[in-house]
Formats: sequence, structure tokens, C-alpha cells
Amino acid sequence: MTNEKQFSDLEQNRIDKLLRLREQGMEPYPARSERTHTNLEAIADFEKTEKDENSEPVKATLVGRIRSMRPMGKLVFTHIEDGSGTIQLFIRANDVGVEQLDLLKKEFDLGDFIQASGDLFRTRTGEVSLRTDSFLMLSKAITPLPAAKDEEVDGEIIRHAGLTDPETRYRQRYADLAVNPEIRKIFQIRANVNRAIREFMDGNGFLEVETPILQPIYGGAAARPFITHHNQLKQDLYLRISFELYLKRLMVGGFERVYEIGRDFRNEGVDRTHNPEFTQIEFYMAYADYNQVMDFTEKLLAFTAEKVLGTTELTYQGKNFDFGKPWRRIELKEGLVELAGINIDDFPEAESLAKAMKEKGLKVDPKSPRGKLIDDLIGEFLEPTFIEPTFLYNYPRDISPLAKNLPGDPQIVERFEGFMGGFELLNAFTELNDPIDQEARFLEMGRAFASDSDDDFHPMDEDYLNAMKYGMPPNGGFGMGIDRLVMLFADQANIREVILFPHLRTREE
RNA sequence: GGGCGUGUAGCUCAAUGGCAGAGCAGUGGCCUUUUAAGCCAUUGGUUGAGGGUUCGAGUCCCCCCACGCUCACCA
Repeated sequence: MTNEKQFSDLEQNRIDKLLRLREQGMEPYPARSERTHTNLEAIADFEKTEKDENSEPVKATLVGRIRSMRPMGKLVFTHIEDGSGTIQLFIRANDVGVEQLDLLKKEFDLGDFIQASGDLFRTRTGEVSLRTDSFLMLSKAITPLPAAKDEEVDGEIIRHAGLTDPETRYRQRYADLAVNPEIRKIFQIRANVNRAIREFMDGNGFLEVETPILQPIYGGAAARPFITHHNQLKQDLYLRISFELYLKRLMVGGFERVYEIGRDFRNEGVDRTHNPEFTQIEFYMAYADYNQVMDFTEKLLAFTAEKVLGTTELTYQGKNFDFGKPWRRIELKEGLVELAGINIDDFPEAESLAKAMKEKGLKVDPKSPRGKLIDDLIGEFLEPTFIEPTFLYNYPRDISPLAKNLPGDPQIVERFEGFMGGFELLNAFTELNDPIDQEARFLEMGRAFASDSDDDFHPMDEDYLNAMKYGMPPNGGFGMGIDRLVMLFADQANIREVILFPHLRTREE
């Protein structure tokens, strides 16, 4: 604030206004404000009394950011916006005096916060407005907000030349939110989703817990971690990639139903369904298997939809869904026969399966284990077709090291994933609680990925095995991406739209 | 990381290799029921950064940066 060169001409202009306001005795950043009604309360109060001819005029002191200003000589119309909505101020020289009106016209700008007092009435065109008899500056904006003008045509708001550049919108989300009120609705939905899920979980006897984000060993998913360092302990730590192994330690500890809602961090590619940090809910339910978790999932999503949207039906990217109906359930092997034309039972080895996939024109990594190839087939042939809510169940063992075997088939585990809108929304399984088998799985994974790359995908978590050796009740576990769920409820195609401050590369200079 | 695309005034966008423009915002006026208010006048540019070709580059070439879409990666 000391170097004047950091202000543009437009900003310097407003700083001059700010100084003039102060000279004339109006503090541009007063410590206190008053308000008797929110804007929408004021309109509602007025409409209540309007029908009664004997009622006194409704007096109000309102606050908000100036969103439009239409000066017409000795009369100014402005719209101000507070958290509840917008209302029109009707400010006349007759009511506030010529000097005050000049002050308003000369020193107040779009983006400033104003406080106005007066009484409510209806203008000739029928809009409830505040006939202002006094006003104050509450906060002077120095940088002009990106100019946006709204036009209402048949109840629909058309925005002219607002802020649309995605880079600016994400980098300066504050400006995006300030100028595009509908963006704020997405985050209202997000908050409502979280609240609904908590309400459902709490109502079903789950305990909400918090487990470490900084972990000495990461696990519970196949993802590369972010690494950080604790100075005093002289120890590298990982930001968690899942909550799974800690939450299941709590099963050992005697909690029968636990859940956590929090942030996971995965050091991987960014695209429209992946952000490096994202929010998950995981829960673990003792004495349940994956079939019960499937049923529970349907109830959870139906409840959440009802709470957030007021109905179980929703529209996503032009398609309609109903969370009130049971999800499609497709057995993985059968789904692949049907949609990929490959019966994986015919290809018991990675080599033969890879060959069959190449014949279908797929690119195949020669080092991939069989389970990875099957996962590739899912991504290629199944996932994009799963627009309707769909459970895909019975996954290959070698890509599911924490899931329990399906009795009678050593290659298959009791695991399902939930898809919707063409992307994966959730993942769940009957949890492996046999410590001997678990250790074998860790070793298998270590071998499977040892040749894969320099990345150490699956560090052995000895302490987790120790916990399991004390005895873990049979349980079903579940993880779901909250961001992706919010995408569905807010009808957004890109995960960044549902994250307030999505990560962008830092700009040089 | 690969491919394709974008980057011009505060915002949204124009400009065959030939004077860098418009609308809105801003500034100065007029205007006492407007709502994309209107009318008159007017300011505002290192065309993302750097290099090259050319008499002349926003435009063509090279390199870099950022963003978008997409592919790869992501159990």
C-alpha cells in the first residue's frame, strides 16, 4: 500500500474517491454497521403489510454491495445485494438532499458496500424498493469488480459480459463468487450434502472420528502420495491417500460403526474428475458384508438427495435419475462379457488376456498384472456406459488387497464400485480381517509392483497387521468422493466447479 | 508428459501481414419512477514473455509461460 505504482488508473481513481469521502466526514471503512432486515426479509415484511391500508410504512435499514447504479439527474436507482438477495434503493434529492445525492453519484461505485435507511414502497413498475432518506459507506471497493449486467427476460437472468475466463474465475474465486451469485449456490449445495450425510450416518449409529492426515506410512489406495517433512522429528511424513487403515484399526478397538469425512491427497494427474486434494467419506460397519453395504448405500444417497434437493430425482448433464429406485447391479464378469465381449474366465493369465485385448484394438501395458488389465477393460467398456446409478460387483483379487475373498472363488473378492454419470463415485467391500491373508496380500502387491516402476506403491504397514492380529470383527467398508457427489447434485461437469479454491499452477513473476 | 486450442483495454470480444477497435465499466456533462436506463463527449494498450522473418507482425516462424479440451497416468 506504500507504492502508488501498484494501483492501476481505475484503482487510483477510487482511492481518490475514498480520500474525498473521508474529507467530507464519511468514513469509507467504518467499524460498525446496522441492519434491521436482510433484503429479502424487508421485501417479505413489506408485502405482508401492503394489503392492509391502515398499516404503518415499513421502516428498514439495509446493507449490501452495490451491484447496479442508474443515476437519473436528481434521482438514483441502485440494486444492492446482501447474503439474502438483492433489493432496489430509490434515492432522491428530495429525500436525502442534493449534496448527499452528489456524494453518492460521485464517490460511490459498483462493488462498494452501502448502508441505507428509509421506508419501503413499490415503484411505478411494481418493484419493492427502499425510499432512502440516509445512507453510509460501509466499505469502499478499490478494485472494480468485473462488470456484469443482468437482464431479466421472462424470469430468466441473462448476464452480459460477466466474469467467464476460467483461469481468472479459479485464481480469483472471490471475484467469481462476488460477481456470479449462482456459483455461491454450488457451495450451499455442498454444505447441505455434508450435513445430510452426517445426519444419516449419525442417525444410523455411526461415530464420526478424525484420523491422522500426516502419516508415517500411507496406504488404503493405490496412489502416489505427497511427501512432507517434520523438522523436529527429522522424519518424512506422507499426506494420507485414504483413511482406510486407520478407520479399520478402530474396528479392532471396539467401535462398531465409524465414519470420517475429510481430505485425501493424491499426487497424480488433474482432470475434470480429479483434484490433488479431494474430500471423501469413508465408513466401516461391523458385522456387515458388501451386500448390506450396497443396500445401505442406496438408502444413504436417497436420503441425501431428499434432504439436499427435496426429491430423490435429479438431472445431471441433461439426463434424469432417481435415487429412490434401486441401482442397477452388474456382476463384473458378466458385464465384461456383455459390453466388452470378453469372458475373463477364458484368459486365466495376464499374457493371454493382454493378447485378447490387443486384438480388440486396446493399448496394453505388457507389465500389467491380470487384475490391472481387467480394470483397464472396466474403464474402457463399462465405466463410460454407466450413466444410470450402477453397482459393479465382484472384483479381481489382485487389484483389491484389502478386500475379502468371495467364498469358492480365490480370484474374486467381495468388492463393488458405484458409478453414475459415467464416472466412479464410490468403492466398497467386505473388509479383509484375516491377518495371515492380509500379510500375503501385501507381499503379493509388493511383488506385482516391484518391477513396475520406481514408485513404491504399497509399503507394508506392519502396525496395521498388528492391529488385525488382535482380532477385527467382520465388517463392510465404504468410500465415496464428496466432490463428485456434489458434481451430481449441482449438475457440474468439472470437479473444479465444486471446489472453492482448486489448485492451479503458480504463476511466475 | 503427448496432441489440439486459447491468451488483444478492468470485463466480454473484434481486427487479409498495412493507422489496434467495439460494447460494457471508468471520466466530464444532461436527465426526478429506472432496471443491460437513455443521450452527448471522452480517457484507457509492453496485443502473455522473449527472440526471429519482413519495408512493415496482434497476425508468419522459434522458444518459454499460463489456461482450456483431450489422451496418458490414476486398483
